[in-house]
Amino acid sequence: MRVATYNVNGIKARLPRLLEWLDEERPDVALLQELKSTDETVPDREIRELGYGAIWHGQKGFNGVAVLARGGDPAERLRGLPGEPEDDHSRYLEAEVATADGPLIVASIYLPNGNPRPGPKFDYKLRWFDRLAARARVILAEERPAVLGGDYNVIPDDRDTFSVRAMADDALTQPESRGAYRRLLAQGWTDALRSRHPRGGPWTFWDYQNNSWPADRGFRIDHLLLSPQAADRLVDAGVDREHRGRERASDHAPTWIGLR
DNA sequence: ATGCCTAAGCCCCTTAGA
Repeated sequence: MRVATYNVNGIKARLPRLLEWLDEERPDVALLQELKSTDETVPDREIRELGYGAIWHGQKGFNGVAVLARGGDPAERLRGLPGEPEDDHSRYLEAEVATADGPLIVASIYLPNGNPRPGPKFDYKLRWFDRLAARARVILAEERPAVLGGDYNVIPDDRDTFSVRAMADDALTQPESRGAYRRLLAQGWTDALRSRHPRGGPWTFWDYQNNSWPADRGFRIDHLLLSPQAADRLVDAGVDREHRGRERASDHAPTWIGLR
């Protein structure tokens, strides 16, 4: 079975790309980020017609995450992360999905970008990371197959960017960001793409600017973290690169794992 | 030092992204 994460960068503008990706790649579970849409205005009819159940945690204009599951509605477990009541960003949605191989816990994650740095946006990123780590511990303690997938807005190390120098001052590569990501993994999570591609990459994001896509100047920021019970079943991981090159594509490519 | 490019809200510029 296949679990994918895809930052769509606007689900209304991206609907044709999203529908053809679901139709062509048939992921069993799809975790979406950056809907840029409220729950009420999400175009869910066409998605359901392709056989996917879905739950949404949207927001007007920006942010917004979703969990899609082929063949049935995901059962919501948590909407938003605890720990900061004044945080109104829609960045976290956790659910249990039924699969042919049994139930699976999944979370769709859109971690704050954190630029410009230093400043309140970078501070928010690090606080949000702490809140995610606290929740991840709770999930891990259940000792069940679980996948935390999404746009983490972290380039884990220098192997994961086309240019260390170009990204040196960016929030995505700072020691604080990388340290938070590393501490999360140290709880016992497996970075699935890293484990299957130990030499670095593959890229999951290419900026719209600077001729980035044609020149293949990208980096790896969309991650799928697996609990030990899920990591035992990992057989493959990759990026649907080809979808990034299509007309009016997202700046992210769908990123996926295959589980036994 | 800044814009490059894109989406969305609100009205054709601003905010946000990474």
